[in-house]
Amino acid sequence: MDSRNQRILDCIIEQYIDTAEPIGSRAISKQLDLSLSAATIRNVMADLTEMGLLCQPHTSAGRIPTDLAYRYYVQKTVALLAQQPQKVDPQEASYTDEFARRYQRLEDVLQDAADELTASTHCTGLALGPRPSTSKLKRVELIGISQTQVLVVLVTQAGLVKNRIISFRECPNQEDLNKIAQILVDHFVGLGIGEIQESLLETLAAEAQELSAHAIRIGKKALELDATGEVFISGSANLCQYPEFSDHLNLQKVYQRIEDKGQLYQMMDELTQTEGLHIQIGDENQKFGLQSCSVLASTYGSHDNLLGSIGVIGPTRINYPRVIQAINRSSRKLSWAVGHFLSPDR
Amino acid sequence: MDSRNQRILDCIIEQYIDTAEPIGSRAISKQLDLSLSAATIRNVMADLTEMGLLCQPHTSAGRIPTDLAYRYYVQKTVALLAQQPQKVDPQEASYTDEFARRYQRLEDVLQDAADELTASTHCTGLALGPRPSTSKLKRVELIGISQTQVLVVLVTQAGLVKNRIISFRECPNQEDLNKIAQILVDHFVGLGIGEIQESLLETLAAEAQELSAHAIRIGKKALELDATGEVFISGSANLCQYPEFSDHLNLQKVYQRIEDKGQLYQMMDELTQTEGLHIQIGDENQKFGLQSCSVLASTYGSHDNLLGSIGVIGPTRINYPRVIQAINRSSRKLSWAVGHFLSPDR
DNA sequence: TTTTAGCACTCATCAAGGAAGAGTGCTAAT
DNA sequence: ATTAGCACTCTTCCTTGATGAGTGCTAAAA
Repeated sequence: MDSRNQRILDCIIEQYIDTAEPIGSRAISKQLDLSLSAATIRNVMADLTEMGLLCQPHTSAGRIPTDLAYRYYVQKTVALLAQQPQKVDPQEASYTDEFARRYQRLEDVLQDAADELTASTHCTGLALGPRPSTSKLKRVELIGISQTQVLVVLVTQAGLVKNRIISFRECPNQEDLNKIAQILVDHFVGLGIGEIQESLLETLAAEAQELSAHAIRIGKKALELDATGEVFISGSANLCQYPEFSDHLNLQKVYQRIEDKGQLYQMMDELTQTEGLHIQIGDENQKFGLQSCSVLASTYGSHDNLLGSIGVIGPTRINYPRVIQAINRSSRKLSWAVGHFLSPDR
Repeated sequence: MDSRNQRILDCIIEQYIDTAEPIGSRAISKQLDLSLSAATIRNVMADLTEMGLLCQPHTSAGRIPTDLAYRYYVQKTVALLAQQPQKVDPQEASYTDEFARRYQRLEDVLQDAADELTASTHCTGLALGPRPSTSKLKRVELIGISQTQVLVVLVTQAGLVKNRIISFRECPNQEDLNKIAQILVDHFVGLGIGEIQESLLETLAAEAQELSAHAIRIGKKALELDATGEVFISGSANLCQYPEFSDHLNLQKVYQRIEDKGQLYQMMDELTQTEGLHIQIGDENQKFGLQSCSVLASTYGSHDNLLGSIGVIGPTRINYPRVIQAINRSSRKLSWAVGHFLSPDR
């Protein structure tokens, strides 16, 4: 595909992203400063259609981009942005102040990240809490709160605090609980909770002779984790305004998917197995029932410790350049936050 | 208004709740076994319209109920249900089993309550966590997690666990933290956290001479609470399917309101200041931007300790009898749960 | 006095038709 | 390779007229 065709395709895509209306050859001919007649554009469009990059809602309508075209466009956009000198975020210097002023809890930071994504993309912003399985343990507390219940408080190095109540027929006294907690911390601090679980039983059994089998069971139960972490959503109401969701059944389907936090977490988790930006367009989301959407997601955390992910859900004609930049910016900021602000001992 | 008019009005309301279409005089005449002609019905309808109970979308359409009519209908329904012998929920005996099997945390119970409301009403179900201000303190733990940060864990008698990280320029050692926590528990256990805050400073200052002013500040900060509690939502996607929300701007507005958890909490909180069922219809929700909706809400908890609330949001032509019963059922179940299952020491 | 039948009237809905306009594909000329 | 021209296709919009649901009013019946 030569560069002229590319320019025409780009123009159609960008126009369509803007207007959501099929684009005709005359409009392109005028818009583009290639001084080509509409007829020539038509020939090119026919070629692009044959290549599966454009399609027509009906015979005498203009063209609209296919998922494939968006895929091409995204590739191009990403390449372009990578080339650009990565200008350091000028606000970065003020991060410390901002965070100190506004945030105490990781949860707030995440909700705010989602809100920021929403504000700058007019779509639905997502921010996922750290993956439970790879979160690194920092602190364990076991607190007996009744005859049969123990409150488990786990603090991870990213600053996430998880608590859960576990029940037993009979639970040890506080002293023993403290002992168990201490052993857990001594052995496992700094390790991923997923790893811990694998080797937990042996370690405990081998090294903690002083404890009863009962206590070991408690320790094991304390480190069981929810399969999914938390999901923070923002701006789901924005989806209503897009004409592609004017079909109510379609809209309802999308909302059903967004509402199921577990599924949403799983989707984002699968999407962001490796560092950096990941984009799924239209039909590529079939598995998650979001065929009419595009999902853009990226990770946050340091290179060797990918904590969680953030993302944006919108129509397939989402403004990719803008969203990609917004996500990258948020990802950097979040990574900074968990690296500097919320780190164990700053 | 005589009983014949009432029967006709009821019929129109129920029909309209079912179909969402304006109801004509002929339809009523057929439906109702009063063997009245359509003309008579028309006269009655004209009266009801004059009374502000019915209105017409346009001159030659059937009638639809006004908010006022729903208000009348709700009053009647509530009275009727109150008369009925309150049959004890036959499932109540199996609550213990169910809860033991499925729930550990109050959060799960609440989410499930919201889900149940959604399932039985096809609307949007809400369940609010206990009001922070009236939640009764059961346990306080202060855990130093870095040079400058203290993790506060509050356990309330309803089984809710709250944690927050607070920062200081310099924080005391763990021993002192334990001491502070102990003092807090000794003085305030069983009291509402709202009350505590009022008398906190004096009590601490007066009784805890041994502690430094710094420690007192920590104690005070530890018991600061978020203004709003948690909100659990279920089935918001259901709203898409109602023809009254086919206007996208309207739908978007509703979703915006539902998305703002803080505002939602405040609304429900205001609505459920007293025990029992509260219903707001249409325009009565203007303050919260939900003019096109009805909100039904009830409290849970015991008579002298109203913990939180649950509710349902739907269109004004929501199926009131069904929803009222569902809410009452869920309210009883939740109250049972926080009373029996999650109580301090069962 | 209440109820009903009858009738004129209003208005939404639907189908059919026609004009306008946007856009295409093809062909022949440049 | 590009372009102008032209026929053709569809959608969109407007009009028209028919249909039908529903009303309000009036006068007669109960």
